[in-house]
Amino acid sequence: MPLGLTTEELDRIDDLVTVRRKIKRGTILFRNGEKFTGLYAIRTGFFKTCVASEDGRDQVTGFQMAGEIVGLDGIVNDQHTCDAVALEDAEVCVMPFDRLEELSREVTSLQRHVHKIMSREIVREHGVMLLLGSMRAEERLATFLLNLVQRLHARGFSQSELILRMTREEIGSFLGLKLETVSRTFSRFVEEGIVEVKQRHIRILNPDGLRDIVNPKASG
Amino acid sequence: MPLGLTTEELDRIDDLVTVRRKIKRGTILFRNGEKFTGLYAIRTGFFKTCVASEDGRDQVTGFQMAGEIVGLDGIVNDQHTCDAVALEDAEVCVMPFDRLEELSREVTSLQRHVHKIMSREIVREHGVMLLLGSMRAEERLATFLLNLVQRLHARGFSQSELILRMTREEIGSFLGLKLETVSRTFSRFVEEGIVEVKQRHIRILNPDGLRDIVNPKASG
DNA sequence: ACCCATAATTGACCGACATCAGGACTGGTC
DNA sequence: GACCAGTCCTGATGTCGGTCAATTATGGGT
Repeated sequence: MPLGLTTEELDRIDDLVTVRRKIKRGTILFRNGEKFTGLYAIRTGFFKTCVASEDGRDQVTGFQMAGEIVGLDGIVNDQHTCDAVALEDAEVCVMPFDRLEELSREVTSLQRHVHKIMSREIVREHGVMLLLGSMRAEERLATFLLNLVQRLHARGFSQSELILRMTREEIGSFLGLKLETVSRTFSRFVEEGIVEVKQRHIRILNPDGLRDIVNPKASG
Repeated sequence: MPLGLTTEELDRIDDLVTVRRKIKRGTILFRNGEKFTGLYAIRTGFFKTCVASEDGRDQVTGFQMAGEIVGLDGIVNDQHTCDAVALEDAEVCVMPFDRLEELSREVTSLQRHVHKIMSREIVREHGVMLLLGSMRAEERLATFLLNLVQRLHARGFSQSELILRMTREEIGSFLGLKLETVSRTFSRFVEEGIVEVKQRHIRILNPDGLRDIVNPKASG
């Protein structure tokens, strides 16, 4: 957390996150209907969050990695409205929400930080709505890859290589596509020499190619 | 705001919203790129919010009515990332955000309230993602109508009759459909006797019909 | 090394929605 | 009343992605 804090404030924030939890791959951090107790800061690992409609269809609402926060959905009704599932072994910091509120009443910069985290999530979801509402399959997948690799790069990983932690079906659910379409679109990218795909191992050969797909230009 | 507050606290909250702004139909409350200064509580009127991609496509991210809050998108980067446009003459309360933060440091229930508002928006957007990612045209429009009439009913309006404040194109943008599809889907609902449509005047004849469309049942 | 369940790819066909186009209705203005 | 722009409706045709189905990896477990 890049905040200007006194050491005393830092101590108190350390105090906030006493509990850590390890989550095995494939298991659940929290699920729809479960009582909300706090937010989770991901230390390591990779998650998906998904909502379900009454009749069983479900929709991946996001993929989260180290440094990101999950659980914000639970605040409004004191219970979670989506599932958070670890896609690889993970560790999270548990932040009891009442303590977080208490502390953020006293530490202005923490308060601001919490607000920004929530606002960022709202803005991120706006972007997803734009994607789901107006993009074609190629644009969706290109946007997805660019976003993923950018976030990984910000964490010190390669900007051209990544390993997908989710299945084609999960990618498809997130992007509003069927898994076959995801697979086919990957293949098309490969044909065009834009990426290299070996199962979940992706190498981006031509990032500008992806950017052109996302942002169609008049250039021939 | 249904909070348990002392009169002193109430006075201070009154104090927060000194400025009101009137917004003419078709004009903008805030726009993408504009500096963020505060949130807006809608007193009267009806808004849409929309984001735009680089190449001009845009996506309506929501429709807001009296009692709802717009502007949350601006917190994270101190500038708005979407446009808020009045679809009918409107009046909003301006709530300077630093004052709101200040006050919510002192009034616990206000702090909690602000958090819930943001969380509610996140959950709402999850629902929209589910809609955009997994529903067919009929389901989307039925969901939209039910949601709209439910919110209007909560404000004392009819639960069977409503006037759309937005065009078919705006509905389509929100639902990820073209205006022609929206129009055709309305016509299909009319044929099936589920609703009555006279331009923007909608009467819901068979709400269960809509619910069945949203939530397909095995019943014949 | 072998199995087996899971995941991924690919092809053939189909359908829902988009696109393109024409026409009708509405409300405001002169 | 006539005009006009904006909005809405509807038909014909096209296409992108979905569906169904068969085949091929892959990797964890023993």
